[in-house]
Amino acid sequence: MSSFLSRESEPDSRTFYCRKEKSLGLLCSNFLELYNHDSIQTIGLDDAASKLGVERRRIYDVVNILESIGVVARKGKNQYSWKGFGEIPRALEKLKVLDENESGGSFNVKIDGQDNSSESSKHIDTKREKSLWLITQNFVKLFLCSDAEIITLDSAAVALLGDVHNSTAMRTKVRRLYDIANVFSSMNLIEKTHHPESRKPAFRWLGWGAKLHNGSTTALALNESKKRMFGTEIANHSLKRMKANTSVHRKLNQKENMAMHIKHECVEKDNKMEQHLKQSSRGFVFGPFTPGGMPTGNKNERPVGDWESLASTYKPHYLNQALSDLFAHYMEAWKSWYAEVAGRGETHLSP
DNA sequence: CAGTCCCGCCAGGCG
DNA sequence: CGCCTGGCGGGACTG
Repeated sequence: MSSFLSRESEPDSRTFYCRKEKSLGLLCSNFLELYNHDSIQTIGLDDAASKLGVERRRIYDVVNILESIGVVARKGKNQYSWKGFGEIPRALEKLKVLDENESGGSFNVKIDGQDNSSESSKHIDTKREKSLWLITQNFVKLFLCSDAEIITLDSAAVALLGDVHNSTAMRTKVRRLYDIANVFSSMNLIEKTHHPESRKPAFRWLGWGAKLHNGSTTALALNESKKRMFGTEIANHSLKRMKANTSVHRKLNQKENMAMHIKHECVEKDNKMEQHLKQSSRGFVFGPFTPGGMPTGNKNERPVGDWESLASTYKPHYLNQALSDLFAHYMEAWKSWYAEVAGRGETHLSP
């Protein structure tokens, strides 16, 4: 449903170029469709490339991302084994636990070899550090291990990078995140949305389970528990959030970076928050925010708390700028969630 | 114009 | 040296 007007100089005469037809996401879908069978055990990269009609380079992209969530596993040169979607929950849980447990754990940023004795491992593995595989896992962790429900790629990039000042690295990181987001979107692991106010493009974690009809609702349960945390110890969560990020790349243990990260995305929101909190004591207007997806609407509804009063209750306690920003961040997540629930209630029965 | 992200160059790694 | 991998970012496409 796009314009056929590609005033592009066709390299060849009658083939219309359509960018979307070549997207990583679509490729991923095709890839999954092609190999999601019980009979499949081995995936040959060449085979995949030719069957899917793409160059091998692209297969690497897809496969690397899929590998990081357990769907496939590298078997050897040119060979991957199909693990299936059933691996996803396991892989996600593993990611979560690993991050919670210890930052010194076995597979965060560096690592690679199992040789932990010779800690002379300097920055050799900057390569590994930047691999799509790792970026993907850390991206997932961002959702699973933080309270953020909606994450912009920019903020994700900052979180995964640490060096906000390096704009080049940022751009590159964001490019990669787009790749990842594409395949995740095609798998319905995440969903593209916007921040209610800023309208900035962002992604919401859906998790595994929303897509399948056979109804495993792991992701929903997980979300549920996430929501519940809003009413409780915020400082505690901020610590957790810090940890999640520092473990993602332990080289920067400065909260300032974190703060800067959060601030980068929330600083103006923070101000808006103040306004909103003042002027809309009730009936907060979120604008035409429509969650969009989920035609099945199988989410569980739960009583909506009053985040505004919650805000006015908690806000004063956090004088620290970083925490304050964090708080704004949480409120944002809460709001979008609230908006979603509210929106669903209203548009419940629309023809 | 800002947001996306395709495409393929080219550098490591390995046999 | 040739082949497999896959980081990287220019710049074309999109809304």
